[in-house]
Amino acid sequence: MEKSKQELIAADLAGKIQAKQYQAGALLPSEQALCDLYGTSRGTVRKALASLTELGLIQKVRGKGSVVLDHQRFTFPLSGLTSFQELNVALGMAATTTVLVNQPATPPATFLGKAIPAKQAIHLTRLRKAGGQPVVVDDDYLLPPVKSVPTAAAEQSLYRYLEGECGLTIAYAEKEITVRPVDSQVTDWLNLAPGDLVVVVKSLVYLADTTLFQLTTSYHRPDKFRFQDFARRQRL
Amino acid sequence: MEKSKQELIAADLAGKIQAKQYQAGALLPSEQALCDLYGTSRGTVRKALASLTELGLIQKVRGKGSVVLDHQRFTFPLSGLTSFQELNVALGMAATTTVLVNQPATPPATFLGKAIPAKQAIHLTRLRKAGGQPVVVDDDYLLPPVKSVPTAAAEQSLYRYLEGECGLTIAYAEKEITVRPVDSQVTDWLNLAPGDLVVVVKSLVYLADTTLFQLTTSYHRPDKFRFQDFARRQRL
DNA sequence: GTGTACCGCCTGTCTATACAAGTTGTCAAC
DNA sequence: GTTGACAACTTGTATAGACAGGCGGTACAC
Repeated sequence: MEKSKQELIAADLAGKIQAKQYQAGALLPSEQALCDLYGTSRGTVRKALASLTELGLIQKVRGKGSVVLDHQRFTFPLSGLTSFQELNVALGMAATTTVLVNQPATPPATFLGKAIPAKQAIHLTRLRKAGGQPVVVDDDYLLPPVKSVPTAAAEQSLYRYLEGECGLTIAYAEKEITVRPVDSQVTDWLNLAPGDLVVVVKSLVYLADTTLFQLTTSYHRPDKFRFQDFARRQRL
Repeated sequence: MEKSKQELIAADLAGKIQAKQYQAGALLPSEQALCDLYGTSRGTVRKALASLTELGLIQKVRGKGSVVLDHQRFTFPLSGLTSFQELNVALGMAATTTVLVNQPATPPATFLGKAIPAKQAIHLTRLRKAGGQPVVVDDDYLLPPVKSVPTAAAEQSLYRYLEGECGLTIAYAEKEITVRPVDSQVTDWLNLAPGDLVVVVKSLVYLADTTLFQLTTSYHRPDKFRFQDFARRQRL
């Protein structure tokens, strides 16, 4: 629970923006005013504002202040590493998860062009439905230190289990989105015909100590797929 | 040209990582060592490292140091707001751009669920080919302060023209990726059949002062589409 | 040999201060 | 009225110092 001041300030401001306490298009209080408000130094306030900037909640304009952006976060933040179940909670969707496979297996030798260590892994396949319709098939390999996953946890929130019970810190991921003809097995699950296209999202997920930890291949029905992103211009 | 020290340090380190001078998996010099090396304070070095962390070039591990990640940036960084032409240069692809439309027009009233001001805009449609094959159709509306775009600039790098000649500072964008049946007009350009699916990327691009400035709809041939992303876990 | 306590090195957080640089409004000069 | 200089705001950059907390090796005690 012990969060840093910068995180507390960032969370508080983010909450107030979400609650429209600070309106889109308006300015946040100045950095000096926030220092007085929270009783901290300017450096700390600035770090909080920097994380809001990165999230796309505000835009800082030199000489003016921090403009609150009108950013709908209530869509599919595939960027940002949010799990399917966390999305359901956030969006209030009526979604269900069925575990199709949950057993030890060896992961593929290569994935997204990287060599994968041939350690024993947990193979997890899950079918996601929304409004009764199949929408996504998730195919995961979980590497050590994960030893096994209770099916109940896989049906609820896998990430909450891993971060909460197992004490893992998930840090970052590389993702790739492509569109391909559907694979025979996935055809049935997603209720598609052979030759139809599916959206394939592959990701490599890493822990805070840079350990590779999860390989995921997600098959989405193209008519149900939607990816939203917020991006800042890179100047390096 | 006057760049800040943090930017210079970040650029220098990024270059050395790209040039394998710092190997993937190895540690960067410690913050203190970098302070000595660049003759700056620790705060400055830390800001440079923070931007590398955000880009996915390094991962900081407390008590150890900054681990260099093995991150291939030489793919389609749709996240990150890089233009088609910048990509060509970076990847050395043999690509051409043909301007199909370049004339004043009024933009659509709504786009990505947002109301668009009914100002006069420049309507730009461009066909992108790679290896002789049509790959992407870009459909842009450029809002004021842009008044007109030389066709030559649209065929080269639109962003270089806007940021260089016009002095605009492009800051951030909201994007959406979906898959839809192809529109009749786009069918011909991309060499597809009616009823085929295309990947549609819509984006709203904003300047540093939060002015909306560009609406883009990109139609990609599904077999040529690939989107790569680096994402960090959000904890707010 | 086997712990265990410690120490040195590393990053994370926070503070305080100074100056540069952009924006906006005011007020005086013309 | 228009212009221009200025002052009072804002954020951006850089500095230096202090302490907390995680990691890893060493050396000591048993």
